[in-house]
Amino acid sequence: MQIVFKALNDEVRREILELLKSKDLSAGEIADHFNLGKPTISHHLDLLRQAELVSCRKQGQFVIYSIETSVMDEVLKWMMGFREKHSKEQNKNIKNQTI
Amino acid sequence: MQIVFKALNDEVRREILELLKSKDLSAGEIADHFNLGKPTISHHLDLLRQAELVSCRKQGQFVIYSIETSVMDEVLKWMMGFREKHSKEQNKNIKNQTI
DNA sequence: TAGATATTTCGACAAATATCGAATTAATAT
DNA sequence: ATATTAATTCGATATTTGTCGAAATATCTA
Repeated sequence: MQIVFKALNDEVRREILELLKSKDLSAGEIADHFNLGKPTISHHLDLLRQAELVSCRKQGQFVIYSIETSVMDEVLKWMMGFREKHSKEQNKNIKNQTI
Repeated sequence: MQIVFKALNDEVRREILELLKSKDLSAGEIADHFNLGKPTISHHLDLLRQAELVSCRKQGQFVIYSIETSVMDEVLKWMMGFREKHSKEQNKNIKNQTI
């Protein structure tokens, strides 16, 4: 859990996840979306991979990254746990919705 | 969003939220659950308050903290956004559940 | 008013983090 | 083979973060 929140605690990494939501991308393609050095992006990708928020496969000289959503489900479950006990007048929007 | 993830990116702060899930607590009561100085806990509570994950009210000499769940809903929504496009064989557990 | 209790603010410091450029590894192409 | 392209690893650095003890603030009580 710690490692997931750590991975999510950075605007660049969250934006990388948004990019990968649409389609898989190579490390270089991801780097092109930011004004940051490639080593920096590589490091961010490493953290995302450690958290298992992304996976990667080698395709020739490229490394293709994909988003992985199962870990997010864990976080979702954890967060939903807070909306059980203490819900008074809140949860009007999400409760009783099917996701 | 940044400030919320920042607040959640700490085991102590997440544990504080767990404590407050059951019932409202004073700053001192919260501090008693940890092997940390009161200034440290006060600082953690400040970050949680900045993220609006908790609120507090003064009751005499005490400061009582409550959990606030509406911000979590925002994060929940953000996270659920990732489970739309890219869902292949994943989301077996949560999808089609009512929360 | 004086003293006790609850909490926060302040100043300092060690550890963690994001970033960079240079060097390295791996694959492709000429 | 050699040069080129893609990506990572390495070493360094500035910033952020968690922690502490001491001091300050606020409230209660005798």
